[in-house]
Amino acid sequence: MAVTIREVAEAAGVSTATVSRALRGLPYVDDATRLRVLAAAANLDYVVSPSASRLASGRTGSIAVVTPFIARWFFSTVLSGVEQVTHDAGLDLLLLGVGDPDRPSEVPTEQRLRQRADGAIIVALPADDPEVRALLNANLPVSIVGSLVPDVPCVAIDDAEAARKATAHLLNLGHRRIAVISGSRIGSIYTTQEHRYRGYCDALSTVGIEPDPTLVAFGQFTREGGEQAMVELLNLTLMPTAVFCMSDEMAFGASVALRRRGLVAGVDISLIGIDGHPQSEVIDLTTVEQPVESMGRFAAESLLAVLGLTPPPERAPGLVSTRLVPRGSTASPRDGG
Amino acid sequence: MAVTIREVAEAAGVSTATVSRALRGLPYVDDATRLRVLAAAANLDYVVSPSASRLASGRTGSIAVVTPFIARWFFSTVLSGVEQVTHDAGLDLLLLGVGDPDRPSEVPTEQRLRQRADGAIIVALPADDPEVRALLNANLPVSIVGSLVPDVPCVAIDDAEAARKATAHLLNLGHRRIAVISGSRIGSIYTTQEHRYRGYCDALSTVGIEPDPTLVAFGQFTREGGEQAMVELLNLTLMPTAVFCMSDEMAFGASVALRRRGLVAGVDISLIGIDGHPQSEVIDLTTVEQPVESMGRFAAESLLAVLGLTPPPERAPGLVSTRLVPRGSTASPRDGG
DNA sequence: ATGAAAGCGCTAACAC
DNA sequence: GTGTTAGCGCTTTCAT
Repeated sequence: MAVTIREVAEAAGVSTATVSRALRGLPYVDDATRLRVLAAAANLDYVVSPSASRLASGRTGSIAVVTPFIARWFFSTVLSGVEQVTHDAGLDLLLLGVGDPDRPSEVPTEQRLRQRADGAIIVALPADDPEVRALLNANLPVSIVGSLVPDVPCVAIDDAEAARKATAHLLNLGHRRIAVISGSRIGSIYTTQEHRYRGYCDALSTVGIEPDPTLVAFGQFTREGGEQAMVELLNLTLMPTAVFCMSDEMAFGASVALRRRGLVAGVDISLIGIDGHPQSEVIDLTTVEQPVESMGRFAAESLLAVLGLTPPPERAPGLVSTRLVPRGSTASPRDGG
Repeated sequence: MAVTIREVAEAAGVSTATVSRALRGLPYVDDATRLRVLAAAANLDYVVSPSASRLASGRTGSIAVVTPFIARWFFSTVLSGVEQVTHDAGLDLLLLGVGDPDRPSEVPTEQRLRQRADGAIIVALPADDPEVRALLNANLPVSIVGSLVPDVPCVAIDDAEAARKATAHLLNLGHRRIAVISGSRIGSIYTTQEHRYRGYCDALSTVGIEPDPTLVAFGQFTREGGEQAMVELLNLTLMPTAVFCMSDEMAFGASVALRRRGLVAGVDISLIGIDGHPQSEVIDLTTVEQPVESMGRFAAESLLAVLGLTPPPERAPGLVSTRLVPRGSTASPRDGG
């Protein structure tokens, strides 16, 4: 079938061991020999058989990205960042979809990964998820995007602070009746929304406002969910003057709900999101931007470092900073709040 | 290290060959034996070593997705569709980024794929791309999304027809001065935009309009590009009354340009896109919808069929249909055209 | 600096 | 139905 190392060895007049060394840039190969090997390999259009190499060495030369929702902006953007790094490092990138409630996996994630990747990047999965726990206990090097787990390389924003920023922005504009659209009910294993809710409450408390349970709606972090949640808020007898959405996508849904009601964001009701989704600029949505693609890149770099493939990245892992991007969707309340 | 097939064999009191057969569901294994093997494997938490299996069998059990822009909606959505299928089929999914002009790959795509995947899905890459040509000649089973190539399983929309639909919609509303925002210059190897330009011209010709070169702008299929292109169109001494954007993302950019100019889509200028991007509903953009996720699923299913892993999909490969979704961004011209 | 040879863990003939 | 065995194509000691 394909060209094997033996044919290259013969063509170069050396042993297979030498070919192996030469091709991988190992030391103790004469320069002249290496050149001859390289030439022979190129000549024969030889490519190392990954399975053979993996079997013999025990390393797979690939890393896996584990994520629940491939098509959503946050995830695909992280993925893109990761891909840049793995590509440059000559590693294979394995994509593992998990946790879609509609298509539960028979096989536990840890097993789906075993022997297939040297390390994994876990994107926006709660650390308390049993699958994630299992992964962390499987002594597979792991890097996490979107939440902070002790003793594991992580990259995430400070969710509470981002939420505080967003809420404070609304407060500064004079809003006092500020609703929040969260993912699912508060008190879940999804730390992201828990922290963001905390930040929201913190900000309110600085001006002496008690969080009002009727001003909390749930949008599942989807556009449709955000729309639905906004409808509920609009049906309140005492409508909020501003809404803090825990993600831009939910804010997009909220803005649709507003339009259907004939209301305009930034005029009738203020709207703010978190993400820095490219579309936020399109609808002129104020948001708290996070550097998603670099987070993916950084997670990958950290993982490579753990694997000993590269020197550790310059920045220390951990929290990356966010930036408030004020736009037209937030303004002072019409009647002074 | 890990549990091997031999340990399972010993635990079950059979040979490794029998374990191999039993675990893969091959025939000629006694039911009782199979059960014993399964139990032993489960007991020992055994997982087949993919490298060993691949090396011995010659099959990799993985398929690759080859794509230029992972983070863009169209690509990540196709990817998500593909992932659903590979996941269900128990195949590994390899992600190969290619053709990013900023990070040219040293290694040709065909080599990056060799021995690593049993088949590949090529997304929105021009068939005339040398890399793609090489892939097609490498007798690696391939399935293509986004363009039609003879003798290869493909799934795509009829680009010319979609463009015709979009343009006809504008014509029906009474527009006569209709601009188009294309990707790059007409006459490239990107068949998608060529076909869409054709459809645009066809539609115009039905009402006796000659395409006007000054009404063609280029947006590189990005939001920023669309914005820039729209700015150029707005600077024309004789502005168009409607603009057909070859993608929703470019239409998003165009809508930003409009807003900055104080113009409103659907009032001052009509705007139509192609894609059915989820955000099109958010900004109330008329569009021609294509079933992107199912296209991904379908491409994957076709590929599995070619690989003999599944019976061929029911629908025949080829063109899938599009649907005009009229929304607020298109309306009759203010002054009857 | 290079070669010989022993696996790595599985699959696939083939024999029984 | 099941076992034996010879590889698959590399990497990696260990010699030299």
